[in-house]
Amino acid sequence: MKTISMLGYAILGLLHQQARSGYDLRKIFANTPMGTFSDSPGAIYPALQRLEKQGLLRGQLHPSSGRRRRRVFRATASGKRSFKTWQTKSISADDIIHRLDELMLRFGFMDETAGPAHSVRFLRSLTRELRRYTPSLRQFLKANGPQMPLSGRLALESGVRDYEELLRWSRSALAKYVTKKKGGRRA
Amino acid sequence: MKTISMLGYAILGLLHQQARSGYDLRKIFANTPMGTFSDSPGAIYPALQRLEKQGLLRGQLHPSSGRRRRRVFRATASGKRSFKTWQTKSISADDIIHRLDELMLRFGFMDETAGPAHSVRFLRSLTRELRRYTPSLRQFLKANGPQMPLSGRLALESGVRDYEELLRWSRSALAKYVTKKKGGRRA
DNA sequence: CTAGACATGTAACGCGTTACATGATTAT
DNA sequence: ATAATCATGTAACGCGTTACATGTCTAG
Repeated sequence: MKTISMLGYAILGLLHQQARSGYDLRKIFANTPMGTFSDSPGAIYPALQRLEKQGLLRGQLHPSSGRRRRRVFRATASGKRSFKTWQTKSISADDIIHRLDELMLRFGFMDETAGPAHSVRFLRSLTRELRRYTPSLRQFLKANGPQMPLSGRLALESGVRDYEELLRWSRSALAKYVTKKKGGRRA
Repeated sequence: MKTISMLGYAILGLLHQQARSGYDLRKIFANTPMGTFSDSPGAIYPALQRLEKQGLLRGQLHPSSGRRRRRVFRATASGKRSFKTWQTKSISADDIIHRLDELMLRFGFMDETAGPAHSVRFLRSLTRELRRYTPSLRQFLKANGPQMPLSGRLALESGVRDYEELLRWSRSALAKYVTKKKGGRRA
């Protein structure tokens, strides 16, 4: 199993939901909050080729309507497996510091591709790691802030707040799964 | 004037403060909240070479103590100019969506390298752009959330909260500059 | 004397960016 | 007609990742 880029996983996740063309993917990356990923043809078409070469997805020409050739891709069983493996692997301290985006991508598709039980496990683990890390950041700010220029201190404060807000989010998200499970209510 | 990577600007900002070696920079990226940047020698030494070739910084061998050779770099006048130009350019809608990290890096050094007046201008501009963008994201969530699976909706909610929290931060940061200016107090 | 911090570098590789190229279909 | 949208691709380039290479100085 080779390495897969973030863009590759984003594509795999979207194709897990339903079959789409390269152009469909580009539109999603261009027009929705998934827009952190590149919508450029120079990124997505080569990514599709790589994934296809690895057997993680398959594309077939869609001759529907008088349109120009249009290749529609869908994830293979192997692709779905790779995706789930990546998605459900344990959360490291380093993920919290350097790969928050990746964690969110993993979580975003989790109900659909791994099931709510995994989502709950993920959120519990995320909460635990954030409770460990966030105070150390706040601590760094308290220790070093006073000697820093205002803009530097504020920039750091922004980073700390991000993590604190994420922790609040993580707890509230977990609560939604739990109440749903216990009470059997819909959101 | 060639393009400079984010790592390049981070280095330029740090060398603006004081002269440092490649190893000093690596330690900063490894041990502080500036750790979003790579501390790997394969990233930082080539970056230093590029910046030096562009005349943005100069390194000199520091023979102090019996130590091994140690090259200490400082930003040139040209390097400081490039940095300030990048730092003080206007904030685009695209910056808000795709380059928040870059905006924070620009702001973090601003008091030192451009002056508090620029910091205030920056925060006003940032607040304005965030007030424009954030509601549209919240709107997207309201419109599309109901049809999304819970984990997807929550992941999106996390993104929206990030922006809302950033907006609150931006306003409170601005307030700190303004009260400081009016009251004439030191931090 | 040897492990670990100090200190600087190089080379292969992967992938995203930018720019270019091509062509069909639909709306004005 | 012609601009816009649909639709897919390629090639050069830059830079970060990973891994390797080398050597010094200090502490146990």
